[in-house]
Amino acid sequence: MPQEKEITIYDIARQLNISAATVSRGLKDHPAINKVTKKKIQDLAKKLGYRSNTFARNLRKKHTNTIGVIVPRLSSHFMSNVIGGMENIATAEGYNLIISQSLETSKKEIANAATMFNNRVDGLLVSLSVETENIIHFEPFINKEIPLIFFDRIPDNNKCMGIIIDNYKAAYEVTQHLISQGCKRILHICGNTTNRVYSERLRGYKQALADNKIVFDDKLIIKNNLSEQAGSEVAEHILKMKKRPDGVFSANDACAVYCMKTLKQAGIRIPEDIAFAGFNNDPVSKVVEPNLTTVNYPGYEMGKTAATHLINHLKGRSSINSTNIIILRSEFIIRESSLKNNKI
Amino acid sequence: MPQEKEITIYDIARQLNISAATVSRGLKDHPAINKVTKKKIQDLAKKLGYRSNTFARNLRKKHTNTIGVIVPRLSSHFMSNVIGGMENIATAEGYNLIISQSLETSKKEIANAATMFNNRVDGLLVSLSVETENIIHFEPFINKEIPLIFFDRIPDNNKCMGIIIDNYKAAYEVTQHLISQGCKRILHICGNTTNRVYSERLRGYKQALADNKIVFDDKLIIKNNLSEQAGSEVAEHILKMKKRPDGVFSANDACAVYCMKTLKQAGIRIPEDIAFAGFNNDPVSKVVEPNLTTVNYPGYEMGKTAATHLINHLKGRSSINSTNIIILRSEFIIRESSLKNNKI
DNA sequence: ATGAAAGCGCTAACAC
DNA sequence: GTGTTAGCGCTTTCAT
Repeated sequence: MPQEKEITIYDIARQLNISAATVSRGLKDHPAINKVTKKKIQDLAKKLGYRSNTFARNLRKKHTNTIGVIVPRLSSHFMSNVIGGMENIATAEGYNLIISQSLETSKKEIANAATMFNNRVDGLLVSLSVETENIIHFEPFINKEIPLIFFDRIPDNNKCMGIIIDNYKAAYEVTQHLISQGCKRILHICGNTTNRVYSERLRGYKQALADNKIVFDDKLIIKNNLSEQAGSEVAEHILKMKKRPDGVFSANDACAVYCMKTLKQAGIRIPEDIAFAGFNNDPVSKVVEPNLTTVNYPGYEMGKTAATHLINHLKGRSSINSTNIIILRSEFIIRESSLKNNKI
Repeated sequence: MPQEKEITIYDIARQLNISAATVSRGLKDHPAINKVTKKKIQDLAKKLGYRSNTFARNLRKKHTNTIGVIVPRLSSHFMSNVIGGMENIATAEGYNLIISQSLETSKKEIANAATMFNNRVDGLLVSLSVETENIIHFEPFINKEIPLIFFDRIPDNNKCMGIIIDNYKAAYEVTQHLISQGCKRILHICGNTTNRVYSERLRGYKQALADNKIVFDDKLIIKNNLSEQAGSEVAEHILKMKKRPDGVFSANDACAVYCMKTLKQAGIRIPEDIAFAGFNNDPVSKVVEPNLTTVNYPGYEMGKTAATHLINHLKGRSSINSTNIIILRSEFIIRESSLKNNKI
């Protein structure tokens, strides 16, 4: 495709009557090269429009300066922020990101992992799909000691580094808040609990109940995919319930918001009849009326943390193997949707 | 880093007592290779865990199977969809995406373009930052005939392919609708009009006014960055106006929504006092009350279209040079925020 | 149908 | 401080 011939270090070497090795060194500020020579090399390189050939270099050095990222979906506020944080660090450190989505299926996740492996990414950052129940498709990376960091949706019991927030604690706090607002029957909408993120939130919910001597009722647990549509369906379900809940804690905001919408249309008052809390601090949480109480999920921070640790490991500045889990601070945000008392 | 030694075609060749050339051919289903040999090669390759070395291959073939993407920001609903569409096509065609954000600054955009160039992406997909006023930083690509497609935020008067929606027409339609709902003083919030996207919307707005014999009033044009905060500020401004508008057409949904929010708090009724329309069909548009009339921006389609055209060009299936602009269909969505008449 | 051999552009060990 | 040299793993032309 290239029209004009590419300039190589040999072209520069020839014109300067020096060896290619010297050019190679001069270009990368090797200490043992004469300043004058160095300057000459760099000037000519610029003049000729020289650009280093990454393949040749990688072929020699056996690494790619590329980090693979596999996420369930790009299209959430949270994930956009995660990627943003990663991109920030990666660019600054001279790494490129190769991003792919599993679209929440293990099948695509497995295929993506294989692609990343074949593309010889230097390291991999992954957030698991809901479907994923084991991580044998990442074993090639582990065997080859290609560093692998999980974030947000991390696998259970494994020796890879994981970056998460304390979902248990956050959910406990949300539930405790709802209880302190007077809720006695709190419905919890949780995602697929094979996933640690959701099982932890459920655990936090249960513990808060227990600590307040409220009997756990599994009719108040609804598992679905947390989509907008699922939210509306939960509302329909609530409307049909003999004994309705007086509070709803949804494991994400989108689902909470659509549940609220449908309930409001049916004349339910929020928070008076039913108080609401969500999770993620998605933009819609600040738009729905009343504004939704939620947990701010530090996506940007998470992305930065994951990328930083990976790159530090890659550059030998620190090792990933010593750390197991990093827990990032989340932030509980109280808004009107949960304030039955009009005070906190 | 790799622990076990990497398997190369030479290892396979040696074990099978054939030449590396045959292995290379056998691996890629070359027609002139004996079926039996081919099978033997592929079986052994699998058994040994052989993976082709992309660098060596690229070094020879002089391409990377990588497509660069530069966008202002990843974190919008629209852009997530665009990337999703690109990723879909790229993966299917065996290409990888390298993604970077300009964060709306030319400085970062220039740096990103340079990185992409040095990484020798096979092609580039870009949506310009607001700040960008010329595209000389993309000239290296043009000179080297590395295909370059702009989407959404495309430059003026250039010979590169661009993929857009008809912003003029969409804005005309929105404005016409507002007028048909009885609006006589329509305030238009537009982004930076050095950008074609926004100047086109402004043009559509003006033309609709003209066609309805409404005199254009530049006090009703507000230029800002279309952020949430800017939306609230517009509301403050409206509240202070002597002659308030009876309709607002915002160039994006986020800004419209926050403007509505602030106005509602001040007791303005929507759509009765002021009708609203936005642009993008962002998730918040379906959550705000009343639901926001808007224009659905086909992000996923746009991403797919851009990637498809680039890859077709790359694979020689069709050329980019024959096409100049592709206009995708957008969809006008009428919701309650603009229905003064309670009918369309 | 298969092999020999050259070379893609760069790096690094070793020599001077 | 600079040059020589030998690959890195693959593809491809030209032989056979």
